[in-house]
Amino acid sequence: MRWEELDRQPCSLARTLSVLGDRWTLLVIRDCFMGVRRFEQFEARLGIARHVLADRLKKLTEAGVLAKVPYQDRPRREEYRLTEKGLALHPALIALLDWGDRYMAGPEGPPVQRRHRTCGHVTHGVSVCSECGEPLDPREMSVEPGPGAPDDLPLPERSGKTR
Amino acid sequence: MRWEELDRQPCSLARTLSVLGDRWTLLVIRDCFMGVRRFEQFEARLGIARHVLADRLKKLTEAGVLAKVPYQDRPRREEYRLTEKGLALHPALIALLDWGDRYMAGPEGPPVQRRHRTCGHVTHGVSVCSECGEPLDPREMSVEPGPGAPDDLPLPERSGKTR
DNA sequence: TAGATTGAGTTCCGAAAAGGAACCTGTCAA
DNA sequence: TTGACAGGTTCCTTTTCGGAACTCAATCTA
Repeated sequence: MRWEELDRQPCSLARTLSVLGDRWTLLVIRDCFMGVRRFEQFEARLGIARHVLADRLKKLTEAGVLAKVPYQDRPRREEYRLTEKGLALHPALIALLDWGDRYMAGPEGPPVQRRHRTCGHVTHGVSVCSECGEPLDPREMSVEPGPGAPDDLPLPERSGKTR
Repeated sequence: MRWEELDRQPCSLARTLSVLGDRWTLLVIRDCFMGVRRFEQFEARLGIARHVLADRLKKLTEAGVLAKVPYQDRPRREEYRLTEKGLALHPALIALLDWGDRYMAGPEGPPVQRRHRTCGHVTHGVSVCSECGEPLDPREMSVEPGPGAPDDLPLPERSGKTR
């Protein structure tokens, strides 16, 4: 499969990765959540090649994740801000971050922590069911065709007992 | 910055992406959660070049996300299974999937849905605070150095008012 | 018992993407 | 009129990917 076909796959993860699934994109979005908005700031913090950065920002803007907002005229300058669609990536970023905190940190612990201002505690995200509020366990979830399923949706047979 | 330096960055997201941050890896893991375990199954479902698949499976195994488990001798054959570290990616997968359901689905809706067997409802994940249980809002979280922070941790200044 | 099959890769080649450095374009300030 | 600043583009080299063919060991199958 070519990478450009990914956004037409009948899978929301594949479609998500057609936007976010490369080396740099999620790091750009991480920096957006940290308040970074300008080309030079992204470049300095990420150490990314300039043309790759320009390409990623363009694609994220086209995808509606970022928006270019002018912050001065003469010369016209624009900065990149998360849209509502971009802000909605927050749970996914937190989940990836929490995984890194748990499994990729050295013995000293994670380099950065997040505090929930609402309750004042250092926090990590817990993924709960939107309906009953219980934490979601992969073994307690089943996958089924949704409203937008094509006729030939390939749901794999499980080989042997479930995981 | 070179890609190989990413796992030494003082950022758990960067370290996570040093393992997961490329075109195919998260799709491989998605299939693992769907019960796929064998080389040929991955190849058939993903349409990935075989040597790229071999490389990704090797790296995921080295990273401790998958484990090679023999399922027969004579001839010896091995399959790939999620370890506990791999299973812990479930919340991140769900969060990315839910984002795709909301923002990348066509007008008919998402192609696949998940049902929470515990409560019987079609569900999506909600990310809540581990301490107070309230849903996490990016505006209510602040970032600060953690126990493993280096001395020169680059937390950006916010330019202008906070988002 | 020769030949096909299966599962899990490896090799090779041309195309696409990334890394790195230099260059370009308005505008203003010295 | 020279320099700085912000935000890119261009060019060239190195890596990685996509696709097809090949390998290899251990069975089935005729």
